[in-house]
Amino acid sequence: MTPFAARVLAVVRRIPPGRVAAYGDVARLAGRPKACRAVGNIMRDAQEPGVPYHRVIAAGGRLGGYGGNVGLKRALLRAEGITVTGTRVRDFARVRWEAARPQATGLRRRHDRSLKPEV
DNA sequence: AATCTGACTGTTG
DNA sequence: CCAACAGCCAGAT
Repeated sequence: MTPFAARVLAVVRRIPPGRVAAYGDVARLAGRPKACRAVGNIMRDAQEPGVPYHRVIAAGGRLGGYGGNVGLKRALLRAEGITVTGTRVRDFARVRWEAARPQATGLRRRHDRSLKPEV
């Protein structure tokens, strides 16, 4: 377990049920804004139990991968109330984890940095 | 130290 | 929407 990997897992663990985060989001929260690709590698190799890896998706609400079992990823997300159409998460902007956004009503201005989760 | 890999991303055509 | 590219980065060889 490398230091960066540990930070990444710590971030992923904080994603609440019913919410998702993009690889890039996780990278940013873990302190390496451009390490989205590295995050993917870590997700793939990680073995830690109790980590909601399925809540980490690709940019734009695309599903991304899941160790070759995207079907399971989709099922897990749906089980949390997230609607997945094909390989896309519907209303990505609303279920995207920008913690502390009180309720994802979509009525707030996007790109609000004051309510981001702590890093 | 050099290379290779890919659960990625953004741009371009 | 899709494919091709280029950029990027931690980790494994």
